[in-house]
Amino acid sequence: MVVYAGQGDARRSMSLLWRGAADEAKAGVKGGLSLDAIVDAAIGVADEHGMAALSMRAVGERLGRTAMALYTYVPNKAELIDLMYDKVLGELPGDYPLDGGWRPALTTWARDTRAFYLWHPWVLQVSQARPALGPNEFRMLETLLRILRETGLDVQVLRGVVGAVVQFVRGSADVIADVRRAARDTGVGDEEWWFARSPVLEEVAPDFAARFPLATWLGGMEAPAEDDCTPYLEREAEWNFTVGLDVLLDGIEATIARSVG
Amino acid sequence: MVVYAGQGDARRSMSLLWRGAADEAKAGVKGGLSLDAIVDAAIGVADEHGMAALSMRAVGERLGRTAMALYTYVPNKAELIDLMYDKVLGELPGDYPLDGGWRPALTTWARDTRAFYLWHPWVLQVSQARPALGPNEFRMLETLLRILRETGLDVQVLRGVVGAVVQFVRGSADVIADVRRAARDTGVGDEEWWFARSPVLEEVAPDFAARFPLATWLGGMEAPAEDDCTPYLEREAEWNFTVGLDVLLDGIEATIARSVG
DNA sequence: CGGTGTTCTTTAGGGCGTAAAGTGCGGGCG
DNA sequence: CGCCCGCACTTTACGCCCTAAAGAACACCG
Repeated sequence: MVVYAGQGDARRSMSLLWRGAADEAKAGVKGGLSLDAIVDAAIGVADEHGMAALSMRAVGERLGRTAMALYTYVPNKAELIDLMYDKVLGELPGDYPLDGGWRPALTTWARDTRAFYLWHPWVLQVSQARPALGPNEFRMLETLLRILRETGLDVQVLRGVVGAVVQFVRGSADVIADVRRAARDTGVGDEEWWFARSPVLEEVAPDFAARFPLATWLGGMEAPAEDDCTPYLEREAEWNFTVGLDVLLDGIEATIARSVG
Repeated sequence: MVVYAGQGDARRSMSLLWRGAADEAKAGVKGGLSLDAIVDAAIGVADEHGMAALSMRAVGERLGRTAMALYTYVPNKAELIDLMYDKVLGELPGDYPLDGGWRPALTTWARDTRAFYLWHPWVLQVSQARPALGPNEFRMLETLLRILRETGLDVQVLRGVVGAVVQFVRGSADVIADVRRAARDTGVGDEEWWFARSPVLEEVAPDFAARFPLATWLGGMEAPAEDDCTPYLEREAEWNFTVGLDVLLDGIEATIARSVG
């Protein structure tokens, strides 16, 4: 489930996104509802039950109204998602100390951002193709650019680096979010799931090890389980994130070195 | 729209995925349909109209049947998607010459894989959390591992590198696929879309350049338009891919150098 | 006090996946 | 040969979804 934004009246969407705190004063006639309340309720639904459970009915119900009641304040569901998206992006930290140079700052930024995505996993399901162009989206970009500017890289190259970093963080979070979603939506844990399939795989593909020797090799050498409370896949993802981030940052350093030398 | 797999009877799913060419001989009583025909039709629908348009009704219609006719061959929609996924993965090349070492091979692999994703963009919408465990999925992994083994990296580190590479390629393709999807589904081209929003943004956020100086700076310095036939965003994405891939590969080289030295 | 505008509900229509029950045919067995 | 079982397929139906359109209830202004 991916949703695009910015279809309706451009002016209407944008003013909803950039509206100051002033506009919300005029409580409606019957008073109960407000745009903020709706967006908050929607965020609550998405946080608790996932994007798939975000329906106009569900949001309305959480506010003691019907689905149609929301349409007075919000043109349609896509627009509501844009508002949720931009509002929740406001939770991201906006400043990172650059005393130690770009590398530690970028590392912290990456960890923070990944943690944020895992806190609101539904954000990963909002399409990036047609960004909502809300204030917090730009704030997030600005924060990252303040760090990456320190690399002194050329603008063209910097654009590529920004893309690579953002993609890496988003992708890393997506893997974990996906696993958790699957576990919740299906009610089947990872280990359970694997233990049900692994024997069947051997049975149905007896020549597996011969056909896929390297995959077998990689699958066999599993990371040692130090901390047994976090599930296996998440530990693995954590490790992949750490290694991948280091590789990426090394790459950036190498790029800087080359552009200078 | 993301779909998980592997819920139903594990044995049934797996045997559908790993079934040899033998099983398909026995044409049914009324004969018309077959599992292969259904999977092909489904792939056709997804290729032509996107994952969102993939409904049991649509697949049935393409075969001149009703939606329910499919349920004789396929347990449910999720399972059908698994079969589509694994079948289409069969189109990926399986061998890359390693004469020049891992780097050129990996570069080609990355480009090929990204091209594949763009050829069947709906593949990007199949959840990775609960892999279908089909043969072609393993074949793809095996191909990548044959290349990356040449780096000589430790298994633990290699796992992280595999993750980073796969994520990067997938993410890069996803950005473009997303843009194209949005353009098709909404019927609004990128430039059209931007030209409708850009003036409104200035109007609704007059202090934009002051609040987000770096974003303004990055947005202003646009890549020179050499080739006018490919749309702007795709050219940009192409550039990001090239730069990002180089950065990533530099990072891998740095990691190798450190692990040796 | 009556009109007017806003909020919210009701109803309805077209989509989805799929459970359950009904139809009609080919092939195996008596 | 004839009957009937089982399979392929269709019909119907249920419960979700988004949202257009129209109706009801209320506050406020003139």
